[in-house]
Amino acid sequence: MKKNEQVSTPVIKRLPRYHRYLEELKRQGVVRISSKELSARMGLTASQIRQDLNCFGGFGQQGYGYNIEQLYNEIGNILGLSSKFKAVLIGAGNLGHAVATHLRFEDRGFDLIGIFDNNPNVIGQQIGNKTVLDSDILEEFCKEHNPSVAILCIPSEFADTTAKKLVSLGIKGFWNFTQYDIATNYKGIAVENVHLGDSLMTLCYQINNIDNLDEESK
Amino acid sequence: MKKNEQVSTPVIKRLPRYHRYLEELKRQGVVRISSKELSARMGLTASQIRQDLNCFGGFGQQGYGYNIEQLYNEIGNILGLSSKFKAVLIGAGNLGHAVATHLRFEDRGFDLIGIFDNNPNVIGQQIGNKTVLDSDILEEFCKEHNPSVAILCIPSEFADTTAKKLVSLGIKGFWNFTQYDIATNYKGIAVENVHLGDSLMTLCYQINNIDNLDEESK
DNA sequence: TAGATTGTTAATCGATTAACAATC
DNA sequence: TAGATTGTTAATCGATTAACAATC
Repeated sequence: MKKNEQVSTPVIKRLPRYHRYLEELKRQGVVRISSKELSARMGLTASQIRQDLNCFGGFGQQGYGYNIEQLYNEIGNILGLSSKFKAVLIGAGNLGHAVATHLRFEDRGFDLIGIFDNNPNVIGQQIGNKTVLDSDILEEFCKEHNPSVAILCIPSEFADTTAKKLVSLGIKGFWNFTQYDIATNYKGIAVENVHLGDSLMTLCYQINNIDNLDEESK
Repeated sequence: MKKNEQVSTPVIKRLPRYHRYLEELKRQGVVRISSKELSARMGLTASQIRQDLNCFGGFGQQGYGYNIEQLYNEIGNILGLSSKFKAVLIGAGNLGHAVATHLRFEDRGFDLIGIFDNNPNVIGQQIGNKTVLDSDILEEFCKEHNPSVAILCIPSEFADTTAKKLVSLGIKGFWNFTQYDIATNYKGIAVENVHLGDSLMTLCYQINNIDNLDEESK
């Protein structure tokens, strides 16, 4: 299915966005779309869409365009959304709680199997259909259930040691909400750093320089 | 202070990261750092750091490097972190609640002045030192207090109409946590789309293609 | 002064856009 | 068949890296 194993990061980052737009079109009952029309909706060039998709295969048809349902499924396959990667959430404070309840993990390739915290006031609390477990049993839990992903919603100062420990327990990917940068060039470890604080500062810059916004934005 | 008004997005996006690393170095009591050493810590090239900083001015000194405290302050100024942009949070569910309590708005140029929801069970609830207000009075509230930023933690289907309404009420920037893309080329409106779901899907792709990760990552 | 490291210009690399022949 | 639109190659644009003279 994959033409070329070495697809660039900018392309990968656009895939979820394509997926969202196609989902919406599908919901509206639209059957086909051309790269031109999709590009107009998404604010991209038609050329870019075709280039992006052709990293993975030729999903369109000359003179017709793309079948929306098919393309939606193809992109889902490329992203691997039907995976069932076992995930543990570390840190069930406000943010961890929101992450656990807000995201539809099952639709995005994950299965949240455990939530951990070290705060006695939080341990035992119910989040969705899960009970918050004591971080002390995390190691044991990992050895038993072998999760492949950890979601870090802990204070930044614990991120480094926690991540190292989790790697030693077989964790292969991190969804990192702490301030700390988990090294993204780790040997064979996948990392998504969220960095909400950075996003907020970027917004601050933009508002301060709002006069230049029009020219800057594509 | 600004040399060139047209600084590219990739540069801007790196500024908060520089700021974080410098904050940490400052905390550790380090006084000076060369672009070479900082680049090693951050996983960048020294060249890139110097290029980035020189978009805004020459903050270093030949033969010495950069004074950490000074550079930290300069970057804070460039980002405009001492701004006090008034912000309103729309949607006080799990995610909105976490966003309101988790981020240090004051350190990042913002002042959260109001939290709104339309759910009777949530209205009146206390979040930090604020009481959740009824969305019905949002318009009135905006006319009185003139917030410049809105944080959207509402269901995606309301994002479009809510954003349009807020623009008409004078909102100049959005921190958008919904699935909906707020058009980032709006006339003079600053937008940061967070899209946690996209990030999760990207992680899914990475884990599925973990064998190619080493070569791909810089 | 000599050594270090910047600021800045030039070279390279990669990503986006344009063009067009292939084909449904 | 004619028209539309893809897949793909070539051209352009922009961002990153390298190099080095300026200078602390």
